[in-house]
Amino acid sequence: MSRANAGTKGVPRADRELQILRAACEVFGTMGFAKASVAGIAADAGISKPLVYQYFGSKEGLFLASFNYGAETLAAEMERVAADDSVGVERGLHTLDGLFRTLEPQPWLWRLLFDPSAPDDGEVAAARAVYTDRITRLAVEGVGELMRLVGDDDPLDASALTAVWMSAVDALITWWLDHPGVTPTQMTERCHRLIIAISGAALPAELPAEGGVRRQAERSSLRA
Amino acid sequence: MSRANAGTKGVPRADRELQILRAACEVFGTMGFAKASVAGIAADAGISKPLVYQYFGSKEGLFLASFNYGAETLAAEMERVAADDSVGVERGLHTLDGLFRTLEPQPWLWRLLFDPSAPDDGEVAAARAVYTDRITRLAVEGVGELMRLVGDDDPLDASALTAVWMSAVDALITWWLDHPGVTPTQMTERCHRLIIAISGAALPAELPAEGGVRRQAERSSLRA
DNA sequence: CAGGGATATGACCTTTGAGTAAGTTACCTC
DNA sequence: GAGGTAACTTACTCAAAGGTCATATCCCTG
Repeated sequence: MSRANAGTKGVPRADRELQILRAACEVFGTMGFAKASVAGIAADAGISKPLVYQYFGSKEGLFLASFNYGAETLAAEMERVAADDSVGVERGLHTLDGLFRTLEPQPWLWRLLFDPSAPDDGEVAAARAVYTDRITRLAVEGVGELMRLVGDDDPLDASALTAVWMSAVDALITWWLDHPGVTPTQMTERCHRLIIAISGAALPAELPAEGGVRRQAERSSLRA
Repeated sequence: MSRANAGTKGVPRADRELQILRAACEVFGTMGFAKASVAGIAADAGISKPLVYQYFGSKEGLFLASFNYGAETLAAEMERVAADDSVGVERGLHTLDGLFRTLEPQPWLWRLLFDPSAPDDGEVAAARAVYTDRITRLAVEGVGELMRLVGDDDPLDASALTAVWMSAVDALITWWLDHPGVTPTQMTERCHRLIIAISGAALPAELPAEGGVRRQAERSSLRA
């Protein structure tokens, strides 16, 4: 009588796993690994905590499964776009377009990929390394093409621009998440306009000197 | 005899506060609010945990003080640059230059500003709102000038580009943190080249159609 | 229809880290 | 030099969340 609701409900393991995984993706992607609680995910999935542990072993194991699902979905989409023959900025826009469309039904997958609160060791770190490599490779390739186009062959420049590009993608997706109702098509068009705006803004060939005299950062009030 | 090392060491409160604050800024900025432990910060500062609580009240209070210090330092620098008369891309580069120089001695201050694991309510949230407003205002202003320069007057475009710009700043600083030995001056020059590269890459006036047929995201393996 | 295995749970154990109580030492003032 | 106050510590409490245990129900097979 103490374990009142115990006993099987006849749902096969594969179904439950999917059910748990869906809830986990949303919670981990929305709140991040650290703030998410296994009990909360179990509640969202409509089952109890021990079942999660029985099927996924640990919080880390559950996150790993969620991460793998999300990362695979997104990496596959990016590779699909990369296989096309567009180059430079156009390739970048196609990638964004593909991501917007892939993320539309489950936008939180994106956050899963770059969760700073996820454990940085063990299997999770290994999986992240695999997918980061896979995605960074694509970005490096695209940026490399662009740099070749304009005659800049400094490898550190390419590395930095890759970082900027990936971060810009992140920012655009985040902005999109914050503006519900904007369709993927509208977002892609917006990105197109933004690129044109940046390209169009004139820039002096030589940068005027700056940063000579420097104040010491003022000793601001320490307390609130 | 039980409290062997107790008793004052004659260090005045203001000195200790500064000492604790320095350690806190580095730890919070490096590991983030959630992963940081008060005991760890106390150890780094060379004192014991209760003294931290006596002077700062709570972990949140300590973070708030750290945040205010870092945010004030950086906001002041950005406002200083904004007061100059450069516009568009040039203004952006000057802002980056100022940030690189300000962050050189204490790079972790940057991470403090955008810590996703920081509490999102209470005084910390209020302080973040204040500084986010202050900094975003500058970015919006700069982006607005640029958009006017190129004739794009869609306010949502400006909003999105602001997000991209702030994220690009973040990416460049992060990249810089990952490449020790690169001087602020070298970084500013690199940013200059990157802008030129992006501007220089040709772009078709009309975007080729993309995103028609869509595969369903494949049902990838659920487990690791 | 006996029993083994898969599905399921309430109650528990354990660890971690925020926060506190209470005592100790030094200095400063009268 | 008595006593008040500021500086400082050890040793604790407590809550939250990860993880486990013992048990309950169902279904399938011989």
